[in-house]
Amino acid sequence: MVNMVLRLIYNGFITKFLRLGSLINTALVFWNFYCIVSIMSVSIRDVALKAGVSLGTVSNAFNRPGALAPATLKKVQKAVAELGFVPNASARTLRAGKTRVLGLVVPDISNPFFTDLSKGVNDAVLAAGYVVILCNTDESSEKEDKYLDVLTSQNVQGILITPARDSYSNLKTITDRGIGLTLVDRIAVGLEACSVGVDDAQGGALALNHLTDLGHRKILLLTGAENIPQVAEREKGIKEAIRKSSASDRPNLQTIRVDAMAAHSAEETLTKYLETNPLDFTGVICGNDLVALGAIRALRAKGIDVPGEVSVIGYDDIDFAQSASVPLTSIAQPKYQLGFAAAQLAIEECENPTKHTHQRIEFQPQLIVRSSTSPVSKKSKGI
Amino acid sequence: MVNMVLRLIYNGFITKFLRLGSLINTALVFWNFYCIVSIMSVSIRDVALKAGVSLGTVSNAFNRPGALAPATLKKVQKAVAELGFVPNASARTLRAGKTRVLGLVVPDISNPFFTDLSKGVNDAVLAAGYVVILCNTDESSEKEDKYLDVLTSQNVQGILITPARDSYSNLKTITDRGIGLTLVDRIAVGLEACSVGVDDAQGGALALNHLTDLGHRKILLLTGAENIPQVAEREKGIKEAIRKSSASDRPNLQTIRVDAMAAHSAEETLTKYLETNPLDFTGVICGNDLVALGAIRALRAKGIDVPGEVSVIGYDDIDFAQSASVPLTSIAQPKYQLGFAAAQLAIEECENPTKHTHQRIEFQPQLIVRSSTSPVSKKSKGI
DNA sequence: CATATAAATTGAAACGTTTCAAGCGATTTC
DNA sequence: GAAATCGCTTGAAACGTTTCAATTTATATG
Repeated sequence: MVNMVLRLIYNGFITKFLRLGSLINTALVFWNFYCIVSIMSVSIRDVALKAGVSLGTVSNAFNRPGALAPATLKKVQKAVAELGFVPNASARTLRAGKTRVLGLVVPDISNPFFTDLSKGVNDAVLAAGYVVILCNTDESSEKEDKYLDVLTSQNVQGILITPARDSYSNLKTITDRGIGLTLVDRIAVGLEACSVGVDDAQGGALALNHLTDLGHRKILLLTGAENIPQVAEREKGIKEAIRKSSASDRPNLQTIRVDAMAAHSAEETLTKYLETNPLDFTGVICGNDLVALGAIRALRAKGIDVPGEVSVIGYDDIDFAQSASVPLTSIAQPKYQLGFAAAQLAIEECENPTKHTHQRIEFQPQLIVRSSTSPVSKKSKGI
Repeated sequence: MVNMVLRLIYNGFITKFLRLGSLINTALVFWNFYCIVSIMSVSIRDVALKAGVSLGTVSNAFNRPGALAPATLKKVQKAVAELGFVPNASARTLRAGKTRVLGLVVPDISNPFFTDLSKGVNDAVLAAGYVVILCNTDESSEKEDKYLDVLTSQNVQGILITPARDSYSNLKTITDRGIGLTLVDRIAVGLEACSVGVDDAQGGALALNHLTDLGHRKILLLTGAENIPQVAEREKGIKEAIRKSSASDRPNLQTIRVDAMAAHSAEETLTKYLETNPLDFTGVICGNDLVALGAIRALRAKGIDVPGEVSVIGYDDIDFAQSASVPLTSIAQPKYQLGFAAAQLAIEECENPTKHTHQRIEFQPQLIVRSSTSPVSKKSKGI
């Protein structure tokens, strides 16, 4: 009630009130009264008025409490508490330019890889008092652009992104705007940005060498579009490993690309391939674990045993890999840590934009052997 | 370059420039020049200037394009594109009082149920020009409270939440603050809020009846804490279904609760149980698919065949259910639609806060039979 | 006690939008 | 041909903060 009266006086309504004659006007004033009380929120002015200090002092009470005389600070805090004042983040942002909001842009949030990664980001970010806006682009560049616009307009201070494609043109706009950029699972080439990643070439090599060690020489690479950077990088690693193998016994590699790095897409693509082609491979290296699951479904549907006839190796080592119909051999990546580290870099840049120097953190992948790969069988030898 | 010069003129620097004498001043101007170009972002003013129209017109171009002459609109759009203008959400919010930001609070983003749900939310929200801040509470009430505070201070217009526990006390604060609230996968009892959910009692009944139809009479319910609303609701449905069955042939139900509704937790709990107890059930109804996967791992580790000796039924029908070691029988929920519908309700409330009436949308669950359940075997009959 | 210095407080000027009363031409109506 | 109407456009005011130069008050110094 005190609050309400204060507002009336503050808004100059009391003068109107004194001049009133008719009941209608009285009713009108009370209607205004009601509106003010129910719709207007408490602002820094109200606090200042109540505490008997100026606007700047209230602001200082929040932003540099040390600069205030202890008595003043106490007065202000009392008023804040009594009025239930919560600073308006928009006004604060508009003036100060700091939002404490980060954007995280990922190509596919259904992929547990990105879920785990996002958990790492969230934990790091929450600890620092920031928030994350999570954007899922479905591997579409258009959606990515749209989300980047949205994030820009939300004045996020930093953007963590796993770009859908290898073109960084839209990202330049971000850094030009002064928004901190951190590439996740990508290397920042020609870009003012930090980056966090895993040695994908090494991961590709691990996968290939595992299969060749098991005796496989006809290998299918079932992966995503060439312009997805880590797809390309792993492919490079695989080819490099092939080149390094002895010329007399060099494995043969063919590549099939799926539309989306998801189970259903992989299943469809491989099924279609098997319908029109003989089984001409004994090992499959998949773009990620979801693709591997789809591949296994397709193979099984054709009556091809995994790993009896064909070995399948995934990538990412998602949680499900061990519960899969055939527990999946995979290349593990430190997903959570990747996200956590990226968020820390991003926050560091936000807190310290001038002194900040861009850096790259690179993790190492690890081969996890389960049941989906086995030595090449006699039955398959003929392939 | 054009843009840069424009800004100089606009800021009145050109007059200063004309009056310059010394080199120092010239340098100063160029320094200012540099600052303006590199730090200031493109504002509605720049667009107005470039398009040769007023501020209001540019604003209208965004907010009521119909009110503009087509030629003017085109001019503005061209300027917007060329300058790469993105409206500043803070300023917009400050003036208009709308943030176009929603919060989504879920207990476990690693659970594909919530991933799919969040996709639905995101799609609905993006279409309406909103953004979502995604918060993952790890089923912890403390984290939930913390996130609700964060969202409040971010001035979100609405919060979509699947509360971790059955206490709604913290949610009352939200509605009191005038923030739209939408309960997801929960019923809003005694709360000013919309809600979207699935008939959980029906889902529980579906699961139980499926097992009893297959002849199972000793049933284990492996689920989460009692104070998780949908856990309780499904339990109610199960018990109701038992009560309805003929007295002579009534199934027996025992319950074990897991700490977290995740695979590893379920595996651990069931393993411990099997170590100290004989196998005294032939069917397991699980709190969700993740729990079911964990349960299957625990059973297999003990050499118990699924579904040969024990049938297992999950809940949610996550994408992975069909790729699981034993393709999972499950109760499907329209996850994506749930999220989509919830977001639509929330947005409707944001757009139309006065006229809005709270409502509940309820979907129906569906039994999906795969391989993890089978008729009770002779071997198991003795149990 | 006067002065210099330090500490605390003030308040006006941004920040980039939206809103809306007012203005301006062009067109229609009498 | 004057008046009324209509369709676009304009620009100042406001939203609630933060910032910072200026001012006041308190404290230390000679």
